[in-house]
Amino acid sequence: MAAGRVTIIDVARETGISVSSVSVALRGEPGVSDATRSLVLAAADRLGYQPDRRARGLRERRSRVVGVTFGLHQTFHAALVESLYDAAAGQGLDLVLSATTPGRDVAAAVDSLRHERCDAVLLVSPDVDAATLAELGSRQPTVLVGSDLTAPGVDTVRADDDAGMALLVGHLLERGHRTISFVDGGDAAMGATRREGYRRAMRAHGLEREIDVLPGDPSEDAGVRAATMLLARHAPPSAVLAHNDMIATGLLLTLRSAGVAVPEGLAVAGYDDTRLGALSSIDVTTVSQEPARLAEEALRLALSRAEGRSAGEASVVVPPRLVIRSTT
Amino acid sequence: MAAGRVTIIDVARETGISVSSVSVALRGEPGVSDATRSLVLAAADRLGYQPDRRARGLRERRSRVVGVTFGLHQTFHAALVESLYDAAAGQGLDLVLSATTPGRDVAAAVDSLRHERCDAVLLVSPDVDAATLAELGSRQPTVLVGSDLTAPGVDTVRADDDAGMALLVGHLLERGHRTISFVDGGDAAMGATRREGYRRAMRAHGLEREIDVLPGDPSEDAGVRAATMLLARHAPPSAVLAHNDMIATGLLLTLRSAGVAVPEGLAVAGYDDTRLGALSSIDVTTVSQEPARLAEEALRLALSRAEGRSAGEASVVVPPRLVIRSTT
DNA sequence: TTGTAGGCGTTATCAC
DNA sequence: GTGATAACGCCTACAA
Repeated sequence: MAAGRVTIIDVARETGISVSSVSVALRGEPGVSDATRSLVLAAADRLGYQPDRRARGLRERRSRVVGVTFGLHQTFHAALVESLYDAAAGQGLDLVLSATTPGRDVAAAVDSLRHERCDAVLLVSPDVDAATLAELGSRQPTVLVGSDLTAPGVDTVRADDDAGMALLVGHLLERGHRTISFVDGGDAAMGATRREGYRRAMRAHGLEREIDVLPGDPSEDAGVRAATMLLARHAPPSAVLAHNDMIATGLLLTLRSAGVAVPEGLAVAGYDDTRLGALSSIDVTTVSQEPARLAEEALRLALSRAEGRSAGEASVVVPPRLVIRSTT
Repeated sequence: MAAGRVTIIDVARETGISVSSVSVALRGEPGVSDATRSLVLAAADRLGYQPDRRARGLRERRSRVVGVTFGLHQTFHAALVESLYDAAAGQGLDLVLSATTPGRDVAAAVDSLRHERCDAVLLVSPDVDAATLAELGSRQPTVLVGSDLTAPGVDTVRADDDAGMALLVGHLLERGHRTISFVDGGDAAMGATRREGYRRAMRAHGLEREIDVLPGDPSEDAGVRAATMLLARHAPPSAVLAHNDMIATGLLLTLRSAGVAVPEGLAVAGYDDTRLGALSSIDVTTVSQEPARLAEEALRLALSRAEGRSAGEASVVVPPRLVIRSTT
């Protein structure tokens, strides 16, 4: 009960050993006898001692904590955060999360992290303009994940979405589709890149005249709206690509409840390879951004920038992977 | 660029005013002349000064930060966290998030928060046993949200799921249903309560013999499996309640693709009133736990416990709200 | 191997 | 109204 107020001094008093020796013993550093160390460790455990990260960070001038902003309702962000936890554990780092919501923008999320004095901040596909990004990135080591924005001093890690769209278009062509529409992600992160990737891939196959971009945003509702539009057409396409899996899910649900067979009547593909799309009742063809890889690279860049080992801006681009499922 | 390393000392030097006066001026406390204050504020802004929360917390022995653990892939948790942000902003608090994932359990998430020395920790529908909860709750002020577990010194805020199930059963009875099955949530938070709430409501209407609990867990796939079982029956029920909206979604998708009309052939209802269930292509009848209300109560309890104004365990139960949509 | 003396950035106390 | 000073909990010298 009284724990959380246990300090290193309590451990020292309990063992009769000096504070500095306790500190050394606790951190597993050499410079203390085995007997002393086990004594200290036992006492710390008994007392429920947890080092105060604030005090440690204050003194060490670094916290080994990386802040992460992400969209609370974005399934891909969740996947990336999960990978970040895995990668962080492997590098002895801890993560602190700050979410963006419809009522809390990236700047607010980053501000909260700034107060916390993280060593670095990771922005997962943030919904910001270039000017804001530059402003945010100027205040602390910052790495952008899953976005192709750039700002001075801000590193970027992202998947090659241009290649990803080419994979999808190629796959659909192999399946015999030629009329392939695209549901847009609006001004979401990577929105323009995926849209242009789709256009480029279509042109590369001589399908310039079939290019068809439906308006949207990164939400299931956008998929629902797009499906409704398609159903109202007298000459719908034979396949639809979506900016992400959430949109694809909205598409699928609406199409199926309208009695359209997928993929026979209309093929559908998403993007991001999220849990949502992998559900057996969705099971949508998609492209993986390889979040584990993105997470690892992002933390690596964040650390080297935090330690001042970076100059200019690094940009890591990870190759995507096609995930074929039942909707194509 | 160099910001984030701007300290109160820099502001003092810049203005030629003492550190203590700068501190007072910055916090808007009385005890400093208006001229001094505006001088300080201007300099702080110019330098991009942000107080270091670690140092402040160290000194003040409280951080005005509340830690929150939540399931990264649970849609209801996301809704609750969003409400928590709103409520926290209203109370001058900041939130620090620590997620649980398949590879990171509640204990790990709480540990991370403990290092951070939050004033209190909120556990959103944690997946823990009573012993672990008691252990976690003994270390710092802890409030449980959306769970009916109990532990010494741990406050609880939750919706009245027993009443919620009664609302749903009552609603279905009004619609003329008598054979109402229930798809279980397994050992998820509130799993037992909802199952028993269903049973109790059925018994209250003399429908004890119609009680029918299908096994499940809080996932869409559980809904898919349950629907498959129902479809194989020669005497299926006329309505199905699900432990949550995700299960209900799995049910709906499977039923519809099997050609069952909803609600005519089979009525379906979920629980939690999540974004997923609100989609126009799902549009499932459900029960809201009133997350805004839960969030407010949770923070209130967290604060009073952090300030030592609590004794024993508080338990706040919020009345649920029926949300009728097209599936019933 | 162990103990002592700063100092990290802040705020509270107490002089002036 | 203003400014020195100590203390929060910890770690890194440096001294014993």
